[in-house]
Amino acid sequence: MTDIRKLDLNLLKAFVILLDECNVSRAAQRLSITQPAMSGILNRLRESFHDPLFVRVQHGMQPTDRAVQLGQIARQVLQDITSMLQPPVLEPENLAMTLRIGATDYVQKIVALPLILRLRRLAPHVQIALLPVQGQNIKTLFEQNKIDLALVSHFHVTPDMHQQKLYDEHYVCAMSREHPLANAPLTAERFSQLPFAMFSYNGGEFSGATDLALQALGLNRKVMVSLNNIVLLPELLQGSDLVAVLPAHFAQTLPNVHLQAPPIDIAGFTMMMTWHERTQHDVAHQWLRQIVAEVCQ
DNA sequence: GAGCCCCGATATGCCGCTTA
DNA sequence: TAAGCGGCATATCGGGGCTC
Repeated sequence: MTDIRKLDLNLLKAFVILLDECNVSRAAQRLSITQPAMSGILNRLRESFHDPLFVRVQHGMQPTDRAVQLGQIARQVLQDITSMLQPPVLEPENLAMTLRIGATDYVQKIVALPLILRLRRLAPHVQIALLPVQGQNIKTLFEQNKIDLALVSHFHVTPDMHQQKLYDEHYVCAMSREHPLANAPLTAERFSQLPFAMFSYNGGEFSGATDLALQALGLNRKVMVSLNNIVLLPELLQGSDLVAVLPAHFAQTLPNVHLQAPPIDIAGFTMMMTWHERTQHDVAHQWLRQIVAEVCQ
């Protein structure tokens, strides 16, 4: 059995040139080495392939049948390797791959939806899988190869992760357009007395950034409904006296909902895109990340 | 850093063909 | 047939890279 570690690319290249020239000296000249060195290469080739490869004839060397057969394979291998070494060319219209995006349902609506619409035009063969990330460790999902890209708030991103800022988010106060307080000025005290609905990404929570801001003022609020998805929220606000403090980008997509600035300072957050080292240098993934960033501008 | 291995260069030998 | 020549093989050495 030939040890492949002993068959390097220089040997294969010399073999092909030997087949072209059928002359050790001329082959040596083409490779800019001496004839004895070329002779040594031929010896190593003979050892690797267990065949004389070339036999001496009156003027030069004649390849054996085995050498001719191996030559066709060697030329193909060298051509394939040359192709491998060319820098990859990205053609979005022909790009066929699956991009798995982890995001909360709110972010799926704000970022993933326009991303999908754009990719349908630019890269129609790219499959998109949207996966919910609610409470899971993003790094674990990357390491388990369950997602390629995550769209999450900066709270979920650590400095050792590849990341890019998408946009800054702030909160607005949302309520039905028929709500008695719509278009009425809100004080912090009045605000805190309203019945609230809130998102709980981890599920079942009744306290969040709004409560921290109220507590700083010595106030508390009453959260009546805790949701962990956005499906019910539009109808909930439209059909009740409930009020919600929502990320502005999302709130602006809700129909028949009155929006106004909250009467207190609520710390916003930064929406980030983060990915694994596995896709850091991949040309297709780099292009897709660029498209994600563009749809967020 | 020492030892080992690989590769290429130089020098030389061998083989086969041509030619006088 | 022997000398000359072209071409390949081999022995030896040195440089560079790798491993321990």
